[in-house]
Amino acid sequence: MIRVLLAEDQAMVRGALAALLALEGDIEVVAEVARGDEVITTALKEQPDVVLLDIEMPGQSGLDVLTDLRTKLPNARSLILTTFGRPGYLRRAMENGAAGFLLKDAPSRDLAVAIRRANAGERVVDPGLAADALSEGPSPLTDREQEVLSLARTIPTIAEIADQLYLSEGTVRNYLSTAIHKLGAQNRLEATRIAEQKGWL
Amino acid sequence: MIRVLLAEDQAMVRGALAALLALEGDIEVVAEVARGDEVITTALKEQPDVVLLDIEMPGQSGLDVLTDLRTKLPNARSLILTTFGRPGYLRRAMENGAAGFLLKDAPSRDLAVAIRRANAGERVVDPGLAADALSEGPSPLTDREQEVLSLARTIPTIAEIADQLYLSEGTVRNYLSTAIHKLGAQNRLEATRIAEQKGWL
DNA sequence: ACGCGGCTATGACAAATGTCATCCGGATTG
DNA sequence: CAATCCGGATGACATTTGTCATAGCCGCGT
Repeated sequence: MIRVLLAEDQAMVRGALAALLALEGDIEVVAEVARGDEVITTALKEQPDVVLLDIEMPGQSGLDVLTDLRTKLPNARSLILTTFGRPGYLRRAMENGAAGFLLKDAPSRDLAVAIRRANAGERVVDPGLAADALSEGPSPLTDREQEVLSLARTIPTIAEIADQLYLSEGTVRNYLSTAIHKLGAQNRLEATRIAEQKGWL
Repeated sequence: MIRVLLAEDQAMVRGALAALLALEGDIEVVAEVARGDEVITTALKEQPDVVLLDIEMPGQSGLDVLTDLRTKLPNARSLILTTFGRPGYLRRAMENGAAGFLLKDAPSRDLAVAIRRANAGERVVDPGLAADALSEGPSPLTDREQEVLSLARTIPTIAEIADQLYLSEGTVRNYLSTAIHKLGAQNRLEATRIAEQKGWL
């Protein structure tokens, strides 16, 4: 039996995935968690063979969980299961030691297949996605640019962003300006959209 | 047997939900579709008792499907199943004749319960959500304001929005200005966020 | 030691955005 | 019929945003 830990925040989806995996004779869901920051403790207790991770979760992102998982449970294989096939997500997942990267758009029968392959030590990645991720290259933004742009998604004015980061308004404007330029956008709205869509935020 | 039509765009989730419902002895998933605009034709063919509808789908929104469903399959009950508990969504769902409104955050065993109750002619709504929807009131935006604001989510500049709607730039600026004012926002970025979060777009 | 890139800041300027007053025409409603 | 509201438009104005040049400081690599 392949022991699986299921980390997904939406209860309905989590339960449905568990039902799906229960149909497989060789797979057993040994635990379910709804938050990223509950994965490690539960995994230490249950010692799963494969950890199935959503990316967007409260507490901690699935991508961040990966790094902890690698050091604290080096024997477990991790499989990312996400809505968004953003190149940056895939890149970070692979850099952080994921065994595979699966889209929620993929046929549901692929899930069990991916789990078996991950468990067998193979890597499971959609070839088209991988090509995208490689052709995109890594994020061109510096840490500060990324940070400012990320805040710009939710904070409406430059003044407030500057306030929150303890920077001058002019500095924030400069970072946004360079980010806009690097991303080929016309303004910060478009810049945030582009960066978000590529998984750079 | 309660005959269910499943409309959900993410294949993995769709398959998982089908597996979940297959566990119930009295429920049968007679068809699955991935797009909003495929619901009606499939429903006419399969004559389901209950239609389970995601909101965000390609082709047509689940909320829009509701109206067609009511006229073309008046006997079928519709159940909305969505990620977002936005008051505006719930309001529109109910106004368009949905039998129920379910969140993907709800426990997975609620799904079968909701389907049975919808099939029995009951209405299924989370009480907390309903209270929110009622206290919010309907959208304060006029059709045009809503339209302009909606475009402002994806089109970066006022010039392009005006272009697309065959309006003058000044007019678009005015609509955005009134929308910003009505929503208590500081600029259009915040305005789109507020309106989106309430389900008014 | 030198250069480079990143972080921070300032100032000046141009362009875009948001506000306001005002106008017109049509539809609805009291 | 008058009042009101919505869609549409213009012009003027203040504010915000985006661009650019410039500069200091720090750390890193050669």
